[in-house]
Amino acid sequence: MTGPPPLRRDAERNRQLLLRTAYELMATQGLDVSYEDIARAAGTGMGTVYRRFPERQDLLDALFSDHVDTVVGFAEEAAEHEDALAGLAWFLERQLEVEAQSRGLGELLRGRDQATALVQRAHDRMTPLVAGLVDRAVRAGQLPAGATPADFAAVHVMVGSVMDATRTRAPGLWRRSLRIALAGLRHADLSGDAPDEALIGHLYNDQTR
Amino acid sequence: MTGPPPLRRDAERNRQLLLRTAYELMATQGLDVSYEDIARAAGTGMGTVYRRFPERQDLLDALFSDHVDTVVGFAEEAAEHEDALAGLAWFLERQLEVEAQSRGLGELLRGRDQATALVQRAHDRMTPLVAGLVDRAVRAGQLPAGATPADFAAVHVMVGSVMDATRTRAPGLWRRSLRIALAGLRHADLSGDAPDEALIGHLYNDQTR
DNA sequence: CCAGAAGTGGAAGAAATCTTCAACTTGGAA
DNA sequence: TTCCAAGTTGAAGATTTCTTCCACTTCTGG
Repeated sequence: MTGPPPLRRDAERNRQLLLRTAYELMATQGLDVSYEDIARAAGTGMGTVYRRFPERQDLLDALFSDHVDTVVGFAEEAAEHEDALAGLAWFLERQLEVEAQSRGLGELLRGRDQATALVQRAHDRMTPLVAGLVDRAVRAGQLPAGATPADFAAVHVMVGSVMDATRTRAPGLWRRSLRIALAGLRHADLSGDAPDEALIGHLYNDQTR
Repeated sequence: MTGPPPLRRDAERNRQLLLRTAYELMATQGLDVSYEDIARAAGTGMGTVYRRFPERQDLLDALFSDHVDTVVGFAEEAAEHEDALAGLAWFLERQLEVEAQSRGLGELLRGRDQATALVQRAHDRMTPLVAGLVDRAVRAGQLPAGATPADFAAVHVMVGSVMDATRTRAPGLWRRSLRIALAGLRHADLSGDAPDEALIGHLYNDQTR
């Protein structure tokens, strides 16, 4: 039951260096940075990256678990909010602000290819919280009848796509799209063709590939 | 001034076969189908694909120019519409319906990597038409003051992103997102931080890569 | 029917990235 | 200080996709 032995001092230093380097590269270039690029930028050999992070998921989890926890914390805080709709809006804005800091993180949270166990667990924790908020907001008449958690997820995906498209040229423009999408959620007719519950997962993670 | 000589009969037949094959592959898999896959599916050699379409853009233009013309036609028809907002909504729905038929076409029209001269020209023709409709709708009080053509483009990108995420699992769900996004465009506060005019191009085509 | 221009096939080289590994270096316990 | 387990390096093989090229085949005009 004893965990793995601690790393040697130099190895731990290298590990931190690699994490910092990879984080910076992925903040601008997204998740698909090659191991060779990371190694070169950190001044180490490729073998070092592979030794420490044999699978790319190991690297992603180590890089982003703090941020993912932060986002889950936002969801928990939002769920406590008196005003359900305000809670939803607050949560979405916080989440998107975090994603705005790092293209890689956005790809991780909204991407359809790279879902790690970490992200899966985060979604599992957040989904019921969001569902509770949406239900409350509908019952309070703040959202139209028929609004579902999948609609909230869709709004997240929608604003995220604008963020991705405008990240370099107009870094703050996503807030305008957020206003559009949230206003739409409040005012759209959502009574018909309610999406399947399970769709939330698919919105974030295309299991067909 | 005489055009290129016509293809030999067998070559023309192969060309058509390649186009049909490539279209079908790209409808489900997107634009990044390898030339080898196309050749194999068509039963020809790779050399034949390269001889006919030396650049990938040659292939894309031959494949999609009809569809792109169709979409431009929709924009022209929408511009004639009495009710400006209804024209915008009608145009967007038509355009998305075409994109729903083919993942490849969606990537071409909304993608940020693959902009060909063809798509560029299409956007150049549609942008003033959309701008006219948006202006009219704002003046008529159908859209909030401050709404811009870039907001309309953002709505397009937003709904398209949901389409991409749900194409296989819930092929019709994008219509629900369209309702959300259009309702948002009507009801959001768009008075502040108007996006740059030139942003429309950037929304569709990230020139930084 | 024939000659030669047009077209075809697919092997092979190029380029990019992933992954492994054997020789070498280093930290730290004794 | 010594020693060796832990750590590092970067070259090299594997993979994948792109692209070229030339020996071979097929059309078509005369």
